[in-house]
Amino acid sequence: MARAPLTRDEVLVVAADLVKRDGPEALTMRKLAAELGTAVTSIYWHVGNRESLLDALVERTVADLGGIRPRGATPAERVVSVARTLRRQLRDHPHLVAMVHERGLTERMFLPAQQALVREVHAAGLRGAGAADAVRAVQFQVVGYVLVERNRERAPVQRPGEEELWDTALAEDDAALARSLSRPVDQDRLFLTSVRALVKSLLEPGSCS
Amino acid sequence: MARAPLTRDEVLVVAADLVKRDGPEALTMRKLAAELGTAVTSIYWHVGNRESLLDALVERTVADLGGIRPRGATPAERVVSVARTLRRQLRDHPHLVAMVHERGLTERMFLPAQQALVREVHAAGLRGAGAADAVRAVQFQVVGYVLVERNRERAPVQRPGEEELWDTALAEDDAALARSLSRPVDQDRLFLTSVRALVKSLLEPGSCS
DNA sequence: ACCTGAACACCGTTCAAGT
DNA sequence: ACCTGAACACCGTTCAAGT
Repeated sequence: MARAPLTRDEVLVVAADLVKRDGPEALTMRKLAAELGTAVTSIYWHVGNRESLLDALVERTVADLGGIRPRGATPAERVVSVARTLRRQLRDHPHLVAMVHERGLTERMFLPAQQALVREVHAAGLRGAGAADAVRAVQFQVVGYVLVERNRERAPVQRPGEEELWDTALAEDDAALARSLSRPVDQDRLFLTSVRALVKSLLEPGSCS
Repeated sequence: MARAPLTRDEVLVVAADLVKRDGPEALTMRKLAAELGTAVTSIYWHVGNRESLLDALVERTVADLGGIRPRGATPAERVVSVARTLRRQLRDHPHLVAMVHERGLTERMFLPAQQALVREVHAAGLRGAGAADAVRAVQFQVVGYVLVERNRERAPVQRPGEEELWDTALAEDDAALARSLSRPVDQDRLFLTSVRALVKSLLEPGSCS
C-alpha cells in the first residue's frame, strides 16, 4: 500500500532526527528518502534542495532557543548566569552549533541573549558605546568558548600531548603549574573563571584601574 | 613526453596551493590529479588517502607557525601582545584555521604560544593552578574569538539583521547604545577591549575584589 | 618501486513523464 | 499539485595489471 502523502513538515522532522543522531554530514538526500519511504526526488519538491533543507533545520531549532531568564542579586551575577545558560543551551545542541557556525547564523541565534545582556549592563550603569562593547565582549566570549570546547572534545589523540610536554619541561620551576597544564582542562571551571574575570573588568572599570 | 616522477612533496605543495586558493572543500583527488598531470590513483600511492593528505597539510602549516616574541613593559602588556600576534597569525591562514579546527588539532598548534604565556604569567607572580587557569583562559579566548570572527565574516546577509532590531527597540532609552549595536562590530577594537579586560582581572586579582 | 584505467559504491541535482 | 525513475556529473577508494 502507498504511504500517506509527504509533507514539508515530515521531511524536516525526519531530517532533524537524522542530524541529531549522526550529525549533519550524515544527512544524505538518499538516506533521508529511504527513511521517509519516498523517492529521492520527492524531497526536492518540498524543500528545494539540501542547502535550503539545512537552512530550514537551523531556522527551526534557533527559534526553539531563546527565553533566557537572568538570575542573581547583582548585574554581574546576572550577566554570568546568562553566559552559563547560553553555554548550556549550545552544549545541548552540539550538531546545531556546528551547523549554525557553518552557515554564519550565530548572530541571529544570539539576539534574545543579547537583549538580556543589554538590560543587565544597563542596570550596572553602563551606557552607550561602552555598554555595547561589554555586551559584545561577553557574547563573543561565550560563543568562542563553546566553539573551542567542541573542538577539544572532538579532538583525536594528541601527539605529543600536553602531558609529555609539560611534566618534564618546567617541573622543577613550578611543579603545580606543570601538573595543572598536564591534566585535562576542567571546562566548567575554566568557563566560570574566564567569564567572571571578564565581567568583573567590564562592569567595574573604575574599581581597578 | 612523460612528466617527471611524482613525489610526496610535490603532491603536498600543489595540494596546499589548491587549499589556499579555494579552501579545503575544493581539494578533490581528481582536481589535484589534473593539476599534477597524473592519474588520480597515483596520489594514493604517495599520501595514502584524502584524510591523511589533509593531515599532512595541517601538520606542515602548523610547524610553520610558532616563534612568538612577547613585547611590552609589563607582563599584562606582553600577554596582550601574545594574544594579538596569535590572532594575526590565525587570520593570515584562514583556511588553515578551519582545517585545524575541523581536525581537532588546535591544542597542538598553540603550544608555542602557551609556553610564552606561561613565562609572562609567571613574571606577573602567578603560580600553580592559578597560573594554569590564566594561561588557558587567554588561550581559549583568543582561539574562540578568531573562530567567531571567521564565522561573522563568512556570514550571509542577516535577516532581520541587528540594525532593524536595535534602532527601533530602545532608541529613546539609550540612543548611543542602540547606534553602537546597530553598527557592524569593530573587531580589532573589540578584541583588544576583551583581552585587556580579561588579562587585567586575571593578573591583578587583588586590586579589584 | 611506481603508475595506470576500469570499476565500485556513493553523492546532489535536473527533468521529462506520470497521476 | 505531487510523485517517480532515469540520467548526468560529480565524489573517494580499491584493485588487478602494467612497467
